[in-house]
Amino acid sequence: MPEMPEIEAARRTVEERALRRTVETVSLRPAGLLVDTSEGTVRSALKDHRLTAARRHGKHLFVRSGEERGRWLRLHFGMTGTVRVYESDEPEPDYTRLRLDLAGGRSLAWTCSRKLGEIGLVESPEAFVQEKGLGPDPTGDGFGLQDFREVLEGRRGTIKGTLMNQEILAGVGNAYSDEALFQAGVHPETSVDELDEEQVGEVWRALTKVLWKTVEYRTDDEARVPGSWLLPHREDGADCPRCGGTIRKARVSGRSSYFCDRHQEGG
DNA sequence: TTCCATGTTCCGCA
DNA sequence: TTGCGGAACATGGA
Repeated sequence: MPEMPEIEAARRTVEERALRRTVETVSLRPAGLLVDTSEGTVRSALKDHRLTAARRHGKHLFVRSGEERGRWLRLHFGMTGTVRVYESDEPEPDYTRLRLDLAGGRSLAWTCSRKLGEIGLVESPEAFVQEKGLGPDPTGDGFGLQDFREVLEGRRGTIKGTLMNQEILAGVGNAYSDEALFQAGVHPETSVDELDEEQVGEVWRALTKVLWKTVEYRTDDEARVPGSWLLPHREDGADCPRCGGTIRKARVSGRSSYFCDRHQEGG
């Protein structure tokens, strides 16, 4: 379920359990997942180096190997990516594409069952973000309501599609854009230029709340969100846990979207 | 068997 | 220029 909260959880796992350890073995089964690099390059960039930093921008996780430039491992989770850190005597997780055995008897595995993820090696997270044209991360330092307003300025597409567009905002995907709009009471098909000031504020507050709360609620890899959220009720015809309306499913900006037919106005 | 999937990209069209 | 729909990618699960 990889959107910002899942990638952030993975980043924290790496930070807390794998950093400052030296990579002893690199096991790579990339099969088409490598982007702009080769198996040998990734292997030599990681082997015998210490993992020294874990960063995130949007849905991309960056892990620095050693202190040199050009040594950031980049992982994109696609639809099914996960990170697991486990004791090396435990079995390797299914669908592991990259496994780092660390000094001290711990292993870090990146898994990806449906191979839509990416493994890369980049100069720096900043350089990658710029080159790729990714938008700002709404949970990044210093990004606030005013920045959010500016990012939406002049846009005419649906609010849902806009929130999910990684070149506009990085990190929001299908599930959490639905959740934020549900909590803000805004219909996903509402055109951005039809949102008034108040609604933009509502969307912003709901979005940041949803993203950070989900990170907070997460224990291991199991998201536990309140029953008052949309997430546990994403089913056509379900009762809205907020107002007694009905949850509807529709295609918005190319994705299955769920929303309440009563309290989400507009569209 | 068929459909669907929390992601991204590319193409054609408005 | 912006944005949308649809197809494609790979593969597991309902």
